[in-house]
Amino acid sequence: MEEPKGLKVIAERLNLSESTVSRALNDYRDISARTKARVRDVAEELGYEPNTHARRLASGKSDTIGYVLPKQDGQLTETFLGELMAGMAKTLAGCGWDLMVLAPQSPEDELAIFKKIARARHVSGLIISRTYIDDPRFRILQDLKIPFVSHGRSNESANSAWLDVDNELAFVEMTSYLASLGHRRIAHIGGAPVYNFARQRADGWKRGLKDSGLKEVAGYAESTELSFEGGNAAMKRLLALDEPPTAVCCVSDVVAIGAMRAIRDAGYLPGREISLVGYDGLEIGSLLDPPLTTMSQPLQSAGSRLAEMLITIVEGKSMPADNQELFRASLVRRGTANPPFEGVPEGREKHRQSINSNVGGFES
Amino acid sequence: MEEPKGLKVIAERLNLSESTVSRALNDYRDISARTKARVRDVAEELGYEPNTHARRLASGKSDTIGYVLPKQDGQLTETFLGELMAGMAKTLAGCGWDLMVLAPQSPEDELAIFKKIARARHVSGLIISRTYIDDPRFRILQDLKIPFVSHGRSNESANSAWLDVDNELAFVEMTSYLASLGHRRIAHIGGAPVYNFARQRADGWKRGLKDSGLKEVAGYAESTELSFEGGNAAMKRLLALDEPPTAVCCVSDVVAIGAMRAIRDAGYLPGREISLVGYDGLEIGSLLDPPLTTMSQPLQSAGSRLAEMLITIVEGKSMPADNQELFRASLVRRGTANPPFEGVPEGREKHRQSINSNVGGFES
DNA sequence: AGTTGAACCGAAAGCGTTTTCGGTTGACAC
DNA sequence: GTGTCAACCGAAAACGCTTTCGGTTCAACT
Repeated sequence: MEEPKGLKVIAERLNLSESTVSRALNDYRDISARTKARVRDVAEELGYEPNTHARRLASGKSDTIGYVLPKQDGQLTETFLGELMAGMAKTLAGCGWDLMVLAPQSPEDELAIFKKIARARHVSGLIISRTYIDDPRFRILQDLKIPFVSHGRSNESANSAWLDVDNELAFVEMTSYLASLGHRRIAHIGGAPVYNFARQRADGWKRGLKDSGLKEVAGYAESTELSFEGGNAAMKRLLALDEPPTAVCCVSDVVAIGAMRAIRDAGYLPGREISLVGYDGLEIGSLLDPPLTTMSQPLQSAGSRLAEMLITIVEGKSMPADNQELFRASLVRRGTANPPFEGVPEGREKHRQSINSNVGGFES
Repeated sequence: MEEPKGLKVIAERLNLSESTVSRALNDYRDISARTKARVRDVAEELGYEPNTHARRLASGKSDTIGYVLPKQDGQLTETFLGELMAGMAKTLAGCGWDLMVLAPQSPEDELAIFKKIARARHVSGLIISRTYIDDPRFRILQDLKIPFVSHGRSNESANSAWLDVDNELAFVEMTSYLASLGHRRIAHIGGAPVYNFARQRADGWKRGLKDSGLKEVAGYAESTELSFEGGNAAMKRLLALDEPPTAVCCVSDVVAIGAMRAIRDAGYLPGREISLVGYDGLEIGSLLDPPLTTMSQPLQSAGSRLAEMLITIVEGKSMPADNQELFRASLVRRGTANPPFEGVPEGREKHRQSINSNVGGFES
């Protein structure tokens, strides 16, 4: 009943030493092929599974990386977590590594966790996300000599490893797309400038304007919090301008949805009098009326790649600074980005019908 | 520079033995308070952090629990993952435990993972979610003697630990609420009957009908896949009945949103001619027109509680069957559940205006 | 004065691997 | 035959902690 596990049993059974068995299992090259095969067979038969703790203690490696959950500052986080983590866990498992989740309750708590990891070393690398423009974590982790890769860049990320979406390019494309539709007055509703991605997206919008030979109109660069209400308020301000924009690049889908509401409240129809494009590729955006045009990014593969990068760094096979990668977002054309509205201002029913015939919103 | 860590240093510094230091740190009661204090001080000063692997190897405990990611079968999963995991990680961290993420790629893969855990024992307990009515995992985990608790019940969960939302009660309440508004013809759009929660919700709807003295009309029990299209198709079928319902209980918000669309496509207005209530409490539902009435459940606390339960079970302080808890969902009143439509069928513009004045949808 | 028994602490045996360092073969050349 | 070099394998020392089992000490009872 109480079958004693371990290398020992399998060694005794084959009249070999434990060390030989260990090396056979780990494919050392000073073990004959025949012995390896015999060992493997018995191991298989016995259902042997090495003791993780013993192995890690002896080898000094932990084969574990940690993912730091972004501080729960809203509903936004939830969207990408699942896919990102699935991507990470998948590739990690492929290498026999484990994925551990860290959920700091506060910045101080986060620091404490980092310090603990630096000393206990039971986690050999970290993946962080939601980076700020000035993100103290980069320096902290470097000082503590904890290998890490960030999902998103920062001012501090010049010589650390990161994987990011080319937010700037995405917004250049977004802006150019709107320009190519004929828009000349293109505004931007951005996020709080502490987030690095918010800055990048704003930069992309500016560059997109320039590329299309457009100039940045005063008051067209809005900034707001990443929420429905934020988008709503920002759009209201844009609408109150002497010459409101005919198109708006929004920093996120949620913000865009808030903006849509403001547009409607003002008596216009999103995608008609005022076009807009969101960012995130939320599924739910396709259910709106009209469905929200947006840009989406790959998440599973990002998680997967993040894990790969971190592993090579932890194993010393590459330097952090050599692991910097840009992913690309892609435009999802739905219903809220159309050529500028040419017609005379009509009754709203007319708009609705013509819009609906091409995008199929909730209205019938 | 190369300061040797470990109990050793701190023992030498105090002229104590390693074992004494260890016991002092672990608060054994055969160590004097004075010694404990001295040890703790030095430990603090040296920034001592015990080696996790060594500790776990020696003690035979792993202080780690695993969370099995639900198979990525859609967008639904993403919503609750963040909060649930944050809740788990938080309480686990409070006890010094770790949270590991498992992402099985297939049922076979999942089984392999279970088997590995059963042998290697580097994870001492599991949390699973998304349970099926007939869920083989319950028996497998019991056979493998892996402690676990499930987020959601099953036919097999009679003597295992679980935490679930009282889906049935939620739908009883939902149905009664609609009945109290005056509805007599209340239908249900349910989910695929493999999911346990789908069955519970359907049962709740039936009981709610009975409680309100209503009878189940033939054809009112729809079942569909958990998606926008599913809800849309099911609602279409309901609308095609000789006597369509005036209110519908939907198994999820996403399904409800699909149903809303079908209602509109048929020339009616959700919340007016046909009321409906969703389930999940999705934020995004509040942005619809009219905003979706729904039921929401606590997720952070569920994660937290799941972790607590599992810990007591792993530590042998309680039996699995003694850890069965029901959480309660709460109604979120928004715009899609109103008294039955009394007026003569009018032009849709009229409806819209009257509805909008009370719920404030996208329309202006 | 002898006995008892808390109260404290140390020695040492693990825990199950990995890994270094030799040691034993046999083949092959000289 | 002696020497040499691979090719294989075993002994044993870590790895850093926990935990059992005694062993002192000293106050408090007989």
